Amino acid sequence: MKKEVKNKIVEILKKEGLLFPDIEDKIKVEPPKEELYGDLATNVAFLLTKHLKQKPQDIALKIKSILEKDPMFSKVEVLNGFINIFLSENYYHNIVKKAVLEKDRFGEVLEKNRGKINIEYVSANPTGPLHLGHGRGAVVGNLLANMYSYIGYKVEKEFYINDAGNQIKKLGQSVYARFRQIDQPDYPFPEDGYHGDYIKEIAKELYHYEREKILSMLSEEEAVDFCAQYAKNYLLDKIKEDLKLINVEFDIWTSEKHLYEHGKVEQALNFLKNKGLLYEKDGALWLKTSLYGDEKDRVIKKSDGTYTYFAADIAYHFDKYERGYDFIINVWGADHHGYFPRLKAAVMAFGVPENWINVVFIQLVKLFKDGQEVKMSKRSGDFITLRELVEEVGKDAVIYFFASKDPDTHLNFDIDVALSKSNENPVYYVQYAHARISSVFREAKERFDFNPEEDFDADLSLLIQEEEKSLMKFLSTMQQEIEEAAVKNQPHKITNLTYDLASKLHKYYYQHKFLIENDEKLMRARLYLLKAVRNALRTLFRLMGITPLERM
RNA sequence: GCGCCCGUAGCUCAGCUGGACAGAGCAACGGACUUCUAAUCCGUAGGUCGCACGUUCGAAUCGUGCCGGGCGCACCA
Repeated sequence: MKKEVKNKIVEILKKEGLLFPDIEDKIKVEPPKEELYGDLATNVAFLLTKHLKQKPQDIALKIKSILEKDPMFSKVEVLNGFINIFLSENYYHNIVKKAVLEKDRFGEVLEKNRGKINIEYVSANPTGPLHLGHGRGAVVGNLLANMYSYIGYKVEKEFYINDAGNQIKKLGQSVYARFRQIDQPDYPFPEDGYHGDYIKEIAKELYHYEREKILSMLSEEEAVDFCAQYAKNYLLDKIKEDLKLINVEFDIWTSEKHLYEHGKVEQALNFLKNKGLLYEKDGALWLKTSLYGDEKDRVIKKSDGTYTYFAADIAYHFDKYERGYDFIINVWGADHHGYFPRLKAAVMAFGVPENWINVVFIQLVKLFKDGQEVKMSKRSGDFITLRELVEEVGKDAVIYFFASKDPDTHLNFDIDVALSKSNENPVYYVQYAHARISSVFREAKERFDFNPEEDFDADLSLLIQEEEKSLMKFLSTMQQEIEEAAVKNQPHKITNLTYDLASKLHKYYYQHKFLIENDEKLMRARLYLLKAVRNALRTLFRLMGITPLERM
């Protein structure tokens, strides 16, 4: 819609000989802040002031006189130099019909042929349950994936399992120690081991099912390794369960260990070696990342002969590179931002353009309780898990809360507010909008023997109230808004949109009646609009993974 | 020291590829249920958009410099 109007304006300028080369990209056609200014507004007149040496107002008036002849517009006004455009009724009616037809996929591009992309998120180490920070990453990543899918990409959702490093070893040692402590309480626990109670539970399970096997093992090393693998699988299952709690599922699980076992690391390094990008120094192997914008070269193989984590990550991204994505997005904790330049450099060494790899950084979640910040530490086992939170406040509230802030800003999570289950939580506000519509539909069926859930026609020209126009206007811009939010990696805009739509619905609801005794035509028209609005809400809910409520 | 993020109403945050009076929720105060669910709606009050220069017809938005908070600067993962 915006594009359509912009093109018309560009055409006019061309015809009038006013299309100066520097302004075409600067022409904005946007819905204005205030609805009374119209459906769309443009700033062209300001851009021309310099070239024409005339006041914006005068230029705007000239363009207005041409624009208002177009049947797509019902009215064109000039105010303070802005050109305000009002779209014709017919345009809006078609949008409402579209929303009714497309159900909970209103505006979605159904042919996913815009490209193939990969979004990797969460990727928590399988050494403990998911905590709040992971929850935020999970919600943001999932929402992004759904948004890109909505606008026509084929999206693969991926979880990278860090199961080859020291943490896994430490995990094994911790579990093994707890295992031994069952018979021998003074068995030493590793100093930097994982202290959470879940370690004891895993040990108990092992004691119950695998006691003989472990005790008969020849070396402690073997036993620790066995415990590590067992614990890893146990915790990965838990992680999957936890993610399911907030409607997050992955298409691909990639194991770091498998990358090594399948020679992926060698393969990737060979590729770089053949390009002449590796060299030896001080007994270690280095990659020339500084050629691609990193501040210095990085070690890939340590002087003791083992690979760095970076090497595995290169192999991992080489694998993604070979899978042929148009671009990839990694959702990372902000504490990793210093790591991005070197990974980007390595990836560019494969030969992809700079914008092939994108990272969305998630700032840390700070937890507050009783007005005090709660320090969370995985090592001490002292933290609130995602599961605990979901059980307390509900899935939808957790999703909505994590999705509602710009990922790249710090998030203060006040447990007391979240646990209060009160209307302080905005998710109730949007849910209520949906439930209200469903409630009206139930009443319509009961009192008027008219079921809006089934297909029906309506005369939309009867929708002339302010609130109705406001809703129709929202519907006409929703798709474009989602498109822009996706492309800019701004998932929190979805919650803003949802809130906005709910607010318009609540105002409408308060101001007007839908079940009208003696005017069936009007009733049908309003119910029809409600149905369109409900579909739009469902579409937004679906992106977030929130379940629409039929009643509250 | 260098790099990234943040600093907007008492609190939590939107707005930031420059544009029409700086917005919302919560908290405060005052109204609206014989009406399809008042988990709602309407109104009042509350702001030198961290500070200072600069660019511009126009700056919360862009640039530079400060101040304050967080994070990161490994042959760790």
